[in-house]
Amino acid sequence: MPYDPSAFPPFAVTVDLVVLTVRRHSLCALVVRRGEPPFQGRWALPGGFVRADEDLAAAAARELAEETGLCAHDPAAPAQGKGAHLEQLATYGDPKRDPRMRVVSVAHLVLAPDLPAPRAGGDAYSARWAPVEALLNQGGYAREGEQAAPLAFDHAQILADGVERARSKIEYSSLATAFCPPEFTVGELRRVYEAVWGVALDPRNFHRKVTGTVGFLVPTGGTTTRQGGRPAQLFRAGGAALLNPPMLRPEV
Amino acid sequence: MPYDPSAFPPFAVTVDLVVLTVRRHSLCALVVRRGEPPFQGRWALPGGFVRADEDLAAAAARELAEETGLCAHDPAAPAQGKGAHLEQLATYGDPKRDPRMRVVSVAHLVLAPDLPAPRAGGDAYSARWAPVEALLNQGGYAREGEQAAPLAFDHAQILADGVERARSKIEYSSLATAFCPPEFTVGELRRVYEAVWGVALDPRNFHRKVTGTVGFLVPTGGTTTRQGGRPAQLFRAGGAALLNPPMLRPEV
DNA sequence: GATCATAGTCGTCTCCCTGACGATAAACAC
DNA sequence: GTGTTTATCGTCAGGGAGACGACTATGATC
Repeated sequence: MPYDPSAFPPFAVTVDLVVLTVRRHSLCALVVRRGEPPFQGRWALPGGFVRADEDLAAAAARELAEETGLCAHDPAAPAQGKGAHLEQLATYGDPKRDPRMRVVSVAHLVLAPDLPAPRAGGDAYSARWAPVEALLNQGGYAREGEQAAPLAFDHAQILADGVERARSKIEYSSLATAFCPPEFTVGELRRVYEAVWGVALDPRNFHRKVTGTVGFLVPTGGTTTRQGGRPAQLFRAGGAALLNPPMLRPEV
Repeated sequence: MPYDPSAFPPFAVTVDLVVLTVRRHSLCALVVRRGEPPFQGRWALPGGFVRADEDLAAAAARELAEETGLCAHDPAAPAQGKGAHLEQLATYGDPKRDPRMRVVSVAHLVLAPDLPAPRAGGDAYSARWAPVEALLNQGGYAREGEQAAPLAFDHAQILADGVERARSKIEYSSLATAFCPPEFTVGELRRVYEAVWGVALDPRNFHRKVTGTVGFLVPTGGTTTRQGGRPAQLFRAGGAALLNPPMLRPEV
């Protein structure tokens, strides 16, 4: 197993981001519009090259900050800012995934609370939240008045993997709270589950379940009426990272 | 986001393998002895460079075949050989993880049935099954009569992540059968769970659970008495990939 | 061959969680 | 006030899991 530095082929290494949020009852992902070929004009996941002396998670956090201004919050690191959850998703290295050169991309998954609107990067390309359902549809996604087209590169696959990770992870972890503002009601948390899973949940059973799971939710004492109806208790995310027994995703 | 080919730093990309099996009631990993610096003489996970035109999974399967003669069986691909399960685990890219150069390693997890003994590779370095408990212990692992030392590079972390993946994945998938020969008894499957989780399970409840989960086990009609005691029915793995409800890992 | 040790298999009982509801409470719109 | 919306508490039946008893079928030992 000789490590002759001239014996290995050079690769470009990038990070791509699957940034998910819940807006208006639907799960949305952050996409950017490509300004140059290949796939010019198509939508793609945000991402970029890993720098020579940069850790993978640091590269992902840097790209995230550049795209959204979000301060990523790696659960492994104690750092905490405007609190989006960031974790590594998977790595994609098909030799033909980029037509120009050999690129290995380490995809990361970010779960963020609803943000007003994506901040445009320093360069003037456009960024946008788009419902994942539309992005993953055969035929792809388009803004109003545009031609529908699938995501660039293998980004549809990456997005699908990220969505599936999010869907399964909120079952057995308290990660759904990463989609919520710092203080939220049980109903808001339920609407997160409903949007991510694409199902309707019974409000009474959901309330019993989440308030009965120790460490999941901590009441702040406040109440809010921002959803209309009877005022609801406000909660913060508790310390527990893992839920057990888990939340059960309904069949079908 | 310009893609100037001269603008990205070159990386070496490798695959590292966490190959797990169950031998004599304990969970073991395949390790190889390093013949050169750095970490000369230390144990490490098997692995190697990804070739210029090679997919990541293909590189992992190739390394696996070189080390063990196993034909990996990527669940995504229809290929099937001497059936070890292979899946991507995670990617490790700390700038300082290899003192010589910038190496990004895409770790893969392999679950294999008990094999007689690792085949030495073409080069004459030694390979060996070692209990993961010893490998992960502070102080590291040694054959009899050797100085104990931790695994080379960040391989202890990679191994720990692989073991944790295996432990959690046998909860909700039928992957435990990947540790078994093509035909096995309920007791043998139970001993796999016990070895991977490091717990004792009630044979009666385990039997009820696995035989009652549709699609998990298919009786072959044969019986065996290779474990002693009353003859046991032989089963093959059924088609179901996901178990639900899942197997429950006992607390503590 | 009787006895014992070892494994495998079937049953039973209880507890807890879940899903499917009914019912009540507290805000707002008119 | 009436209706609408959302939140929250209760009740009940069914299913799964843990704890454990009982029985079966082999080989090993005396």
